[in-house]
Amino acid sequence: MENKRMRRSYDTTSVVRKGAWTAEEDMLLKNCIDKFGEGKWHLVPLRAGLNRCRKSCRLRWLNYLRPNIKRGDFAEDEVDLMLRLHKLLGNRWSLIAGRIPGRTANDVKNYWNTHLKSRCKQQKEQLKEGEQSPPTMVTIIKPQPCTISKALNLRPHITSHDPHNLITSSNIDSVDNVFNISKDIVSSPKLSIDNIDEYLDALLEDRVKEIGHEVGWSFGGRSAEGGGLDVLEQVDDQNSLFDFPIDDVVMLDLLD
DNA sequence: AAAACCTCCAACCGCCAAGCG
DNA sequence: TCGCTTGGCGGTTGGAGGTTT
Repeated sequence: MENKRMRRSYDTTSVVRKGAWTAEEDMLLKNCIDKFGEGKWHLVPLRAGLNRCRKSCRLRWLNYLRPNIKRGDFAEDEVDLMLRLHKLLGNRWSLIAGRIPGRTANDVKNYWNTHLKSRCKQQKEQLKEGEQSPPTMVTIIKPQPCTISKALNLRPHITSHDPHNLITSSNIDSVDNVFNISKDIVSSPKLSIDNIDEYLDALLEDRVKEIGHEVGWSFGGRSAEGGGLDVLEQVDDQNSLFDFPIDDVVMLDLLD
C-alpha cells in the first residue's frame, strides 16, 4: 500500500535518507526481511540496498510492513482492552500492543494520544467531582507469587532491582477506578515489567477461567506468539473477555 | 472561496539496557 | 571494568487532509 500521505520532504543530499518511504523502498525492505529474517538491523540497509538507517528500517518493518498488521479503526473490544491495560501498565505501549493482536505499539500510542487521552482525563475529572462516594470493591484477586515464578518461564535477564523496569507511582497516575494498586506494591523491586507481562497472562487466564466456569464459557488455547489467551468462545453473549465493570475496584495483591 | 484551526499518524529523536570485545 | 554497538522503547514532531468559521 502506498503511503496515504507523503508528508516529509526528502533530503537528497545526505547519505542517509529520511522521510516517507516509497513503495520501492518498502519492496526492497520486505524482500530483505523475507530472505534473511528479522533482526541484525545494522545489516539490513546494506542487504536491502537502502539508504536508510537501521532504526528507520526496523521501525518501517515493525509498524507497517510486518505481516498480520491490522489497519483501520480499533474495535470496541480492542479499545476496552487498551483502556484496562493502560490503567494497569501506564504508557507501556509495546506491552499493551503485545496483548492486542495485529496492533503495533505505535498504533496503540497514536490511538491513545488522539482518542483516549482526553476521554480518560474527562473521566478522571468526573470522578473527582463525585468523589464523596468511594468506589465499591467487588473483586479480590490474590494470586500466589510463588506460583507465578514456578509456573511461568520468567526470562533470564530479569534483574532483582531495575528501576527502569518497574511500574512506579509516576507511571500509574492513571490508575484510578478500575485497578486500585497500592504504590507500595507496584514500586516494589520484586515486580518488574517482565513479571507483569507474564503475570497478566496468568492473572487474566485464571480470572477468565473462573468467570467462564460461572457463565459457561469454553476456552481455546494459548497463542504461540505471545503466550496469552487467544481464543475464547463465549457460550452466552452477555460478557466480553475483559468485562470487569468500569466502576469495580480490583485489588491486586501481588506480593506476599 | 479561503483562511484558520483541528485531526491523524508515519516517522524521527533521544535515551536506556544488554551484549560483546 | 570500560567503552562501543545494537536493539528497543516512549515522547514528540510535522505536514497532509479534513472541518469549521
